[in-house]
Amino acid sequence: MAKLSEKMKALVSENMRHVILETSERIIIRDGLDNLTMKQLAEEAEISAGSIYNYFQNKEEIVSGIMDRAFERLLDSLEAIAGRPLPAADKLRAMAVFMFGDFPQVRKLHEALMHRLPPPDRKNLRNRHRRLLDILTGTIRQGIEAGEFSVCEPVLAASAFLGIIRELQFDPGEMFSGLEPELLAEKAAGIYLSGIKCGAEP
Amino acid sequence: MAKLSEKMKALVSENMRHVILETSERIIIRDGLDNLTMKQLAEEAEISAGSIYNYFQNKEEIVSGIMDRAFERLLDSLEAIAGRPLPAADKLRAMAVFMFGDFPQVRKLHEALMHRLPPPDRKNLRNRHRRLLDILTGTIRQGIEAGEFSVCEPVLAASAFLGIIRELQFDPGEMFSGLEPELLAEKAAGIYLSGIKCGAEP
Amino acid sequence: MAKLSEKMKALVSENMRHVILETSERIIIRDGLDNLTMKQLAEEAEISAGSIYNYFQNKEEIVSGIMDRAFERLLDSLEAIAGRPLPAADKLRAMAVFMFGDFPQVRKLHEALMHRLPPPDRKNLRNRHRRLLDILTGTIRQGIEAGEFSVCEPVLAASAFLGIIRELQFDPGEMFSGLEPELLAEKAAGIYLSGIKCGAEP
Amino acid sequence: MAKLSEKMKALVSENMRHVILETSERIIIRDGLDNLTMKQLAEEAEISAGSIYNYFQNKEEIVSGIMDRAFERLLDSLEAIAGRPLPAADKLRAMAVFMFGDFPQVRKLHEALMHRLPPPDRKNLRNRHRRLLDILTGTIRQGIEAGEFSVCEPVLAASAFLGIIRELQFDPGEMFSGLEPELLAEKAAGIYLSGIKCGAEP
DNA sequence: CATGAATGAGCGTTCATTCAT
DNA sequence: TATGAATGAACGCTCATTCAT
Repeated sequence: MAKLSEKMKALVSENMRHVILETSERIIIRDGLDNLTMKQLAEEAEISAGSIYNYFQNKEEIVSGIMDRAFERLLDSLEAIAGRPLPAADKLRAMAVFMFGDFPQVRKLHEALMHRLPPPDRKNLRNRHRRLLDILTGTIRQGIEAGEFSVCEPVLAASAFLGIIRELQFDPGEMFSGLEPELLAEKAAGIYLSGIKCGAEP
Repeated sequence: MAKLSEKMKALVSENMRHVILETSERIIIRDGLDNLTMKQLAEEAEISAGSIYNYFQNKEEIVSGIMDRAFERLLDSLEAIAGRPLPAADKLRAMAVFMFGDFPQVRKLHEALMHRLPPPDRKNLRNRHRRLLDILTGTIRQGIEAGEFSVCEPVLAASAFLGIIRELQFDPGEMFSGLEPELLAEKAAGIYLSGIKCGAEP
Repeated sequence: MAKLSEKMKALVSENMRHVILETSERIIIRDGLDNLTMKQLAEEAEISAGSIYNYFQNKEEIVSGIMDRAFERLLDSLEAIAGRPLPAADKLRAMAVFMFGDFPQVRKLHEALMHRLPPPDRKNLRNRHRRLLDILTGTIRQGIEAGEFSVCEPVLAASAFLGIIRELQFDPGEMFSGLEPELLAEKAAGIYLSGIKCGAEP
Repeated sequence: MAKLSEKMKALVSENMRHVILETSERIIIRDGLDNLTMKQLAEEAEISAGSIYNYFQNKEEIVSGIMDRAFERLLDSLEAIAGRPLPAADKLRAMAVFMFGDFPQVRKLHEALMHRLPPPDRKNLRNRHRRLLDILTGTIRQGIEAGEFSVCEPVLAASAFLGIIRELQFDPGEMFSGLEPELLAEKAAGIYLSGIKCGAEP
């Protein structure tokens, strides 16, 4: 009986954390990190300001929590793609499609958070980013070993891939907002894989 | 006489704006945007806090001003490169080298500011970004017309180029901090131009 | 049957009050009054925060309760000494020794609480203090009647005695922290009894 | 001109510090340290809460400032008395009279603050207390050398003197509130100097 | 124009107390 | 009774902006 009650409480508690994180994420995406205040958060989450501190030590922990969730989702999905029995180029295409299509708000999150983390989070960011690069690097290495890709520096190539995706997602010039995500991803992958030079790698 | 005096005043005023912007930029690069306070700015610019408001409406206008200047410098330099009598690929390489080497602190500025602009600045950002893309797009078009580049979509290609540069500059995984800027630029341009696929563009 | 059950309940209840007071006292002595929070208290007393309110109206009542207990202990001990068949001077010496030696943490308690009582407690403090003075005054009167002490104003003399003890216990200059409590008590009593003037009471 | 203006500003600024300290002191004496809030202080000093921080780094600095002022006043006055060409016993009597008569609110201040200082202030307190003891100890030594006082331990004797004064000032039993300060001081000095024992120091 | 003290809304956070379970 | 999450007023403090001088 006690067990059941404890489980209930744990469930409720986990749900509260979830609600708080969801609400915070929504506010950040809508108004930017600077406009995420504990008061605003409490209001939108329909709890009191003090209650938040039953579930998170402080504001920073909430922001970190959001980053964690978003990254985990991203890494999980990419890892799943990396595990498929496909040629490396197809994996990269799939990853591009995924990043474009499934993460419209993660993009906004990254926009808002990526460049403004307090020092303790920076280290986390670096490590998570390395895990992301690892997945891409692995796929690129697979392509090289299979003779599919030219012998390049995989880490740098992985970063370049990421950069292309990010830039087209962020799209500060608002040039591509009309395009289908899938199409955009295809084109990005095309440029990345073939380069733009005529008769490259003859 | 009055005219001359007015010109003097305008000159002095412009100089004050310059000093304020320079100082703000230094603070942002050194301490981050969150640590740019009007008091700190006044102190380092050796004027009073109140005086700043004679030259700028508010803090936001200062931050916008910094973005403006940084962008203008960037665009001027890239336009100069674009105007040289060189093959398009060499121009892109030169642009990459320039962005990596000459703008280490502009990178910090972008990091700090790019993703945190209040709505009115967003529009400015879009327009400026489009001008940046225009320069790159023009160079890429030149390459296509010269038969140097394959027939691709130039705007998308320009964005991809930018994305690669930005990602390697930001380098959140801290993978490339040991490399020479020129070398990194060369490698980035190489990947961009040739792609990574074996036997691309057969 | 019901009576017995009620007694049980009263016993349990009294025990709970005891535990709460003990725990509060430990926290105050260890961390100071400002660090006695209901949460901390609940945790260390191994009950829930809400339960405390079944035994005490509010935090203030707890603090008062601690004062009460500490005072009662002090008064009981002093009364026991006062009841011994000894010369008055020896009683005072014994009281000094007792206060120095046996109540090191009561001293901390007094430090933390004595001067910070809310108005309702002030009255309690006054009455308790008078009881304390009564014991001392009685002993001093005994000394006077026995021809042991000079004819002085006993209440004032009792207060002076208390003041000497308190000052040496509190020792804000940290001048006596190395001395044995017994020795310090002896010296304090010596000064108190004989004064410092040469050839006093000619 | 500039000099004059600067002096004016320094004067105004010093006056503001004074007003803030006075007001804080009044609140502490009236309501206790716990009820000294920045808001309350601002209200009673008739300035805004933010303005306070133009004159003090933080609340702690204000409390320290109050302690400093009170102690300096006390030490200055006692030093002046110690410098008079009087027998030691008369100096001590004068000091007692001074402490009783001239510092009714310093007493309340000490009550409120003495036992609750944050660690950085504790050290200050210790040092100031030692200076206080130094003055008393010097006077007692003078008495010993002059053959006026018996050969006792001067530091301990000084502490005892202080303790008697403090206890009678604090007067938690409210036994002496009707007495004239001068009379009380006289009696306290009498007990201190002669002790209470019959035929002491024959 | 220059100054810098004054302002006061707003911040993140704490904690005694309440109350549905 | 026991629980512990929920509450919300209050805290110390910051800082963009204003304005009398």
